[in-house]
Amino acid sequence: MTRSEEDYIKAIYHLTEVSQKTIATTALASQINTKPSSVTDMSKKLAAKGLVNYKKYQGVSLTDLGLKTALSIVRKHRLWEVFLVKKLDFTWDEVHEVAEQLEHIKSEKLIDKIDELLDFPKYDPHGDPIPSKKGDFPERDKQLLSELKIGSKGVCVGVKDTSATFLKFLDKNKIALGDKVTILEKEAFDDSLRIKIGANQLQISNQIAINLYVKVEV
Amino acid sequence: MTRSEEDYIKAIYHLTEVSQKTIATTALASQINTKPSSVTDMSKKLAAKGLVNYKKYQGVSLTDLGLKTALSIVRKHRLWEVFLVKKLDFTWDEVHEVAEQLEHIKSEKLIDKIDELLDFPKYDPHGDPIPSKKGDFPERDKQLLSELKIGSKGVCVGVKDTSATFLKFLDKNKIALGDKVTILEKEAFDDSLRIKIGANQLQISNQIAINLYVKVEV
DNA sequence: GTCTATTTTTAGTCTTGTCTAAAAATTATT
DNA sequence: AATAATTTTTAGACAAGACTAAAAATAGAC
Repeated sequence: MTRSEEDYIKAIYHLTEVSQKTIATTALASQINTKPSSVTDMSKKLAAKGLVNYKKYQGVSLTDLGLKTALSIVRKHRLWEVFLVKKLDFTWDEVHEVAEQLEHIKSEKLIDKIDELLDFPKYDPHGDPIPSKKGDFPERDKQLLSELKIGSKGVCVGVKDTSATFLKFLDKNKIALGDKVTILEKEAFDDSLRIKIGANQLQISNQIAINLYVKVEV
Repeated sequence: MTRSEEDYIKAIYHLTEVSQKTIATTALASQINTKPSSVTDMSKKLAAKGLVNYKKYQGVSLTDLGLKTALSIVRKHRLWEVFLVKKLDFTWDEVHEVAEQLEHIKSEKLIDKIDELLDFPKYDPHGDPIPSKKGDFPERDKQLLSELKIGSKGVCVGVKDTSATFLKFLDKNKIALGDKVTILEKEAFDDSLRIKIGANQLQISNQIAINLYVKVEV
């Protein structure tokens, strides 16, 4: 597998996570930052290798083999992210770019040893689950903070937006994964929330609330 | 810099270590496992980028910039090798292939953090010196075991041949870097040596003696 | 159900890095 | 110093991956 092929497979996987069905050529092109014509070329190539199902004008979907490949790449990406944060003191907004390179290193032993060194983590620094070697992974029941009712309590477990901008913004507001939150008040006018987080109280915009995942306490 | 460019620069560096002067097209081609015509093309390209000096029919040599680049790649390669051995329990015959990939990862912060995690090692698992960030590195005064006189003592500090075959052979014979050696006897017939290594005595062939570096005790 | 508008594909071109075969230059031999 | 042998370069081609522009198919609007 070339680097480019891996990038396509991963992109198809991520698009499938949100939209389920087959991925349109244009959608894939914009995800990968390329032109639709290039996507068509690569779709044929990946289909020839048995990694995707592709029929003219009908977009692509991963085959079983393609899915397995995608999960292996995602596993590597997320394990490297954990490594960077836990072992090398990277911040959670710095890891993506480097992991994007490291995920393409070809050595099964390497990634298994990294996994072991990290004591087999289940989630990456953004709260995303890490597929096991076999390809299955722990889905956590989580909701967006914006979906919670007044008075409900939970723990921050993940972010939807993983951009450096958003992550730094959370840092600045002292919001971190693992923090306990309580919804104190909802402002109907702009959907902003007053929350208790740790020991502090904070007013947060809807834009934050729709990008922060929490696990609700029962 | 592309991966291919980096491979060329590194190859030129390694050839320069042994032969000093400019590197012939054919020599570089065989080092890189490619054809002379490809080397000519790349030589022009690297010259245009200011990384090598190239004149038709006269081979290439690294410019100051090229040397700096080469040292940065060698630094990364050797630090990753140490990482693999010290932190992930790779054996010294397994590391080269993976380090060959890892050396191309582009992140200054990453390699500096790896350096720090390893506590700024000076030598890689094969005894080769690791260039500092600035590009200077500690040359150790060392000799081939084959050059020692009878009765002289030393410590194993490096290998010349880094092939997995040789390294595994050393493992099998319980010869490791750091071991103390004494030359007991030299066999004129086949230049084999009887040595004391650690607590054991061993008969070793000339083929081993000319590939093992020792630091002589004064 | 026809006619636009959009999406997708095709056809042809470009770049990077490689190759083969042939030409040119250098080195070695006598 | 001339010729033979070797090395190096050039010229032209190819594969991967991307691009533009144009053609074809699909989807949406009325």
